[in-house]
Amino acid sequence: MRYSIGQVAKKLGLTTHTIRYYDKEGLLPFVRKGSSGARVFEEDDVDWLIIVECLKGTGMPLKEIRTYIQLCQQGDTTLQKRLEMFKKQKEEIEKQMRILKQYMEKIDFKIAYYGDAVEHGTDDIYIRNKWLAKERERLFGHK
Amino acid sequence: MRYSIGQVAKKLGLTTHTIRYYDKEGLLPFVRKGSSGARVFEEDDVDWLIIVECLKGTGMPLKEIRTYIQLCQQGDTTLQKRLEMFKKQKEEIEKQMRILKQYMEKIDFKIAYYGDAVEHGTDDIYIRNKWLAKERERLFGHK
DNA sequence: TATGCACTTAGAGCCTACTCTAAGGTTTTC
DNA sequence: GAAAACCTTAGAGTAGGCTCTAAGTGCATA
Repeated sequence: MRYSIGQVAKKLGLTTHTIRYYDKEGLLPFVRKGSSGARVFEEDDVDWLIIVECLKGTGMPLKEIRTYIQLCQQGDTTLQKRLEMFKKQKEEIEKQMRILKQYMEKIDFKIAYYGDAVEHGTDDIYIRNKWLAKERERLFGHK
Repeated sequence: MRYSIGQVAKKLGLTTHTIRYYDKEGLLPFVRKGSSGARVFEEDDVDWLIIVECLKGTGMPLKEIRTYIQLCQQGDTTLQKRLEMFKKQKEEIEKQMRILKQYMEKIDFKIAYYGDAVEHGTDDIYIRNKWLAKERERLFGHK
């Protein structure tokens, strides 16, 4: 199956502008062009774009993604490096998950706080002190 | 306990430039200034900056964070709105966690793939086909 | 008293990642 | 054959979030 840039854009939720921008930045060196000059995406190219999205979505800058492609193009001697790169990225995701969990705790606390405040129609000093005490408990252990 | 901008920056892993930038953008309207004009951060102000980091870190633009501050300054009538805002942000975090998990699956797959390739010293067409079959299995169910 | 460090402001500059425009080519459909 | 719906390029513009510089103030220690 082959796709035009517009079809790929729709499939992945990107704009054609963005995909061309990626190409210009050297992120799509495998994509061939048809007789009229239009890009022709093979299944493999779409898979590759999905990996690009995955790396980008976990915080890797486009420059570094390009470095990975260059490793791919250098053949089997860079296999180990590529493996290391993905292992590093896995750690990156784990770190992000840990951070998100910490943020979630804070947000949950705020939700509980505002839930109480809404119920009382105010978050004046008495309500605030009550919740400050709860936060101290949470941070320093119970009692 | 009171802190200077430099102490807060160190404590939160930001630069003084960034903190002043946040102030300029209206994100720190509570921070007072001492007789010499230097910002004086109370414990509360530090807590507030931590919430700013939390909202920013879960994808809220600085502009929207400022909107939240403005709600805070408008008093008890905006409590419900503030509660909604945090609930929305909780959903945002949940969404991000789901996306991260999906990315993790892809990365794990790549790690397994490159592990195999490194072991064989190559990722030629035979190795690739073997892994393509595994991916099909993974995507479309077993067998 | 002078050296050094932390603070101040205003404002310019920078980086990433788009995002869009202009001007034009090709393909398909009526 | 002409209009619609694609595609192309080069290059300018934008948004968000810093990041840094210049020029200066104030406090503290040798």
